Amino acid sequence: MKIVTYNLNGITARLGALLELLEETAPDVVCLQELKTTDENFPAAALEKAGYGAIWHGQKSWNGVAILARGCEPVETRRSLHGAPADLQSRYIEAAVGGVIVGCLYTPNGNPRPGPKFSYKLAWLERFRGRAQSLLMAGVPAVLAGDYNIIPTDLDVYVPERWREDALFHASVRAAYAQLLDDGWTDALRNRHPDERIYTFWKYLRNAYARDAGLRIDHLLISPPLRPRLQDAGVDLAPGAL
DNA sequence: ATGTCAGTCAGCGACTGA
Repeated sequence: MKIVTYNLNGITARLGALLELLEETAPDVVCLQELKTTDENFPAAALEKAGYGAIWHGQKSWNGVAILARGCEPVETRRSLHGAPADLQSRYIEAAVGGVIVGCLYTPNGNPRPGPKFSYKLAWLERFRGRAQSLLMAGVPAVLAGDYNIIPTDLDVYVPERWREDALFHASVRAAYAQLLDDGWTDALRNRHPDERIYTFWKYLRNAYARDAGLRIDHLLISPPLRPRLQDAGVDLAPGAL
């Protein structure tokens, strides 16, 4: 089973790239973040035509998450994290697909730090950990895939010194990530590639992509029952590059 | 600090979030 996570920064602007990715790599499951569109405007018909069933939780202008499944409909199990009814930001959706629970997440960026946005990020991560622990307790095969907005270690950023105070790399968010691993989750990419510099995101600025000045902030965490089934993990550098 | 996108809308170019 091939599971992909993709922050597409606007599904309207990136639909062509997404369809290309589906066509070229034929993933079984796709977790999407930053749809930046309302539920009504989600391009379900185009995805169905490409052979994918979908569930989604949109939001006007910002955020928004979706799960696609090749040749079937994802069976929704959650469309938000519990514990904060006033939180209207669309950042978590979860479904059963082919016997695996798939959680698709978009952790708040948290900048500027300190401030209310950073506090929200920490609180959100606590609620997320609660859901993650429930899945571990249930003993089910599960993957939590998405844009964590967390740089886990120095190996995951081109110049660690420059990012120490940033909301993506601050000690408290790194601790939150480490806690998930302590709980029993496995970082799929690091499990397969323990020592390589592998990035998932590059700023648009100053030619960062060409200089490979990147960050590893998108992750797939798998539960213990899935671990023996993990074959490989990697980054598709660009749609069409494969 | 820098500088680049995708989105919005008293809307055609400024802003905001990332």
